[in-house]
Order: sequence, then C-alpha cells, then structure tokens
Amino acid sequence: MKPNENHHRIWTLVALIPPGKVVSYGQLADLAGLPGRARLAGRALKLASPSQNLPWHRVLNSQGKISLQKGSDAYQRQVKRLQEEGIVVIGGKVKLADFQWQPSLGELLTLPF
DNA sequence: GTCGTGACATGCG
DNA sequence: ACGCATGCCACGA
Repeated sequence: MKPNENHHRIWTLVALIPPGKVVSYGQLADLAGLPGRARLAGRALKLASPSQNLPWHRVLNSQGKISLQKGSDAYQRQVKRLQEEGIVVIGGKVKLADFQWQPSLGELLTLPF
C-alpha cells in the first residue's frame, strides 16, 4: 500500500472520534477538507493496518448504517465494539441524532493540518 | 486507455 | 422504504 496525504488526514480524524460517538464517511471527508470524497474515507479505512489501532468501528454511512457486508466477521465485530461503548445498534443501524460526533471549534483548531 | 467496482452521498420516482 | 441514476475517483484487470 502507498498511503498518501489524504489517507493520513482521514486516519488522523478517525483517531480523534471520542468513544461512544460516531461519524459518517462523508463527514470525515468534509473535515479532511475533501468535500464529495466520502468514498476516499472508506478506502482509507480499508487500507489502514490493524497496528494503527484506529477506532474504525465508529464510522458509519450517512444513514447511520454499517457499510460492511451484513453478517460478515467484520460486520459483527463492528456491532460488538459499538455496543461495548454504549452505542445502541438496531438492525445494523445507529441513530445519528443521538450518537453522531460534532467536533467543537476548539477541536477543529487542533487538527494537524 | 477503458471498464467495472467499491467500508459513499444525494436526489428523484 | 426502495431502487436507480449521477457524482466522486482510485484501483486493478
């Protein structure tokens, strides 16, 4: 794999998501200064190595649903991890109104880019 | 170069 | 709610 600057930005942001909160792929792209590049966020997560210890399970699609193949190992791991943080998952879906992360201005100012 | 595909998003029927 | 089209663009065949 050949990670580029965009991947790094996505990874950095994911690492900042607080436990018990979630974000959408599109939101990550926006925060990274890459509007319209939601797919890039998904790709960055796919490319991430486990050694990075990223809380990738806190990333859902714009509907609050898990974007992994339903029933797959990864899918079930994501559900489990979310629930362990107190996030309510029903039918592979999370109520964004209750759990979506809204970074404060202060947090945004500390971004390394 | 072309084409299909994909951890996406949004709008329209 | 659901499918379909479109926009997005990096990858691999």
